[in-house]
Amino acid sequence: MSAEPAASLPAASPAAAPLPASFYDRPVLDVARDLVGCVVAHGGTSGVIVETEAYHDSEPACHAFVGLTPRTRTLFGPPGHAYVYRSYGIHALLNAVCEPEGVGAAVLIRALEPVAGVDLMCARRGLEQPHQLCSGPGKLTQALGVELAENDTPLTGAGPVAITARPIAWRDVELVSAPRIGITKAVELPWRFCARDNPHVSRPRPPGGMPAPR
DNA sequence: CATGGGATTGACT
DNA sequence: GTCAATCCCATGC
Repeated sequence: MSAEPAASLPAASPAAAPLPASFYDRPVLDVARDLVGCVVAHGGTSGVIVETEAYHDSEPACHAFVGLTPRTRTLFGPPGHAYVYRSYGIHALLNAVCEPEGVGAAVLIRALEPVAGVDLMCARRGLEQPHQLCSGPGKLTQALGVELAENDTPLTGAGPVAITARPIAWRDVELVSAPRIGITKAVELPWRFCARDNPHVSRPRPPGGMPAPR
């Protein structure tokens, strides 16, 4: 994989139009890296993505590895939709479906830096410390108010969840890659991407020294 | 139809 | 460090 200038990505605009489906219709590793710094909004709150993980049906940690089932239908659907599922019976986890329809791939959104509606986030989480509001995949869906009903809704403007391009200040965010968290298969793949030295990244924090290869 | 395992979190030893 | 909560669904009988 070669370096790609951030300028080739959709530019942040004052209108803050959601990223188009073509943004997600690419290799899931590219989308996972490019989504860091972008902004997720739902239910009167928003935050900058500071941590992602990539999942692809070619590796066993991905839900889509088992093929097309009722559970994985969204993953194999068109790119640019939300894949929301219940984890450990308690938490809703938010993913962005990637790659062409028929390929089961998605980016798990694992942590945000809160931007808008922080009071609302605090109320939903029952907390007041900003660093604990969105520092994990289950925490951020609770803070944003994302639920299972949002599964398979478009992220590209017509649905309740929207993702917009990197604000100017995040255009050249430095990334660190690391192994994915909480999985038991394909644990060696460094498919976790974090904004370097960002305090809102979930535990365990990756070391900040090495930039993510590309 | 019964069973088992999670892409987690928070409380507790 | 350990561990329970709690629900969806894949798998196997």
